[in-house]
Amino acid sequence: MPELPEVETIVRSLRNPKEWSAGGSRTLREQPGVIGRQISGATLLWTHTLATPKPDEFIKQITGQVIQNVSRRGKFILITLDEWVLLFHLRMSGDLRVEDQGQPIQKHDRLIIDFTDHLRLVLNDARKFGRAWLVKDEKEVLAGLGPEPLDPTLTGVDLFKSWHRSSRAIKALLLDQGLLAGVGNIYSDEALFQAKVHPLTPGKSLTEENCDQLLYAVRTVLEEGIRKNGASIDWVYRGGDFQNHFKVYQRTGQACKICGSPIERLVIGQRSSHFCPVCQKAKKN
DNA sequence: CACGAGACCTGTTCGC
DNA sequence: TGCGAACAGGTCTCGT
Repeated sequence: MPELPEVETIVRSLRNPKEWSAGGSRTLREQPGVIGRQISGATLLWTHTLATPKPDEFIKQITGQVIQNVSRRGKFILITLDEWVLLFHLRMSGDLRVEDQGQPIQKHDRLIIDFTDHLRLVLNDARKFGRAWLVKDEKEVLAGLGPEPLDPTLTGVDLFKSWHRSSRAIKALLLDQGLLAGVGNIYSDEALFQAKVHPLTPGKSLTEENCDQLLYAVRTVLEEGIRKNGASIDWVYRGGDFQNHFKVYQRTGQACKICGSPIERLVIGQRSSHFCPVCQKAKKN
């Protein structure tokens, strides 16, 4: 599921006001925030969900901790505790919700973190790819991540430098979290369309101007995604609206919104890639 | 070292 | 209607 805008939306919802009630002011995802709450215990329902440490250590270390902050790095969610950092990666189908402890456990719930009040934080993840880490220093998990696309100090020249020696398709380079953190399959397709770059274009044939335009396009689509609370496709992620504004993603065979040509689909780096064959001209090397 | 295929999982949709 | 194949927001690991 989640790429940067969906993760950002979840992070913002976890920072909602601590006190929240149905019918109150409209908040993201209509659930209370978690900052300031104290953890009373945890239940691991699928062992593999916890990357580190071992379950008994995890429960011992997390119990009694108070949540100080919630933030995002790439597609990771960081929950800063008094002495530890709890990180989540939702991968394809993960989601986090905050609810009353009286609610029934749902199918695919994998990890439950109870608070000392009546609430709990639940990781639900149908495909079991999602992971949680409890570490002293987030660098243990985040080392190797590329820059944040929305960091204003990042420039097109920086991207040019990290791409221009590669023969890999730009589509695959955009998905490489070690080069740029947070872009996934939806937003890479949408950004390539906006920048009018063919997804198969090798990194080494992109000019600095191309990279400037691509960075601008990536930022534009990510920001629009955030404004629309992310994209909700199928049954996985709730509450987003960006799926109603896709220009190419999952529009195979439909008319390009610019030129009317049918959108095409290719598999690049084992991911489907949607593009307009006319607006995004294949670039010769 | 760089790159691509396979693995990890379950659920939904599509084609015959 | 049934059944298998294809596909799904991601990232590791392994082989070439």
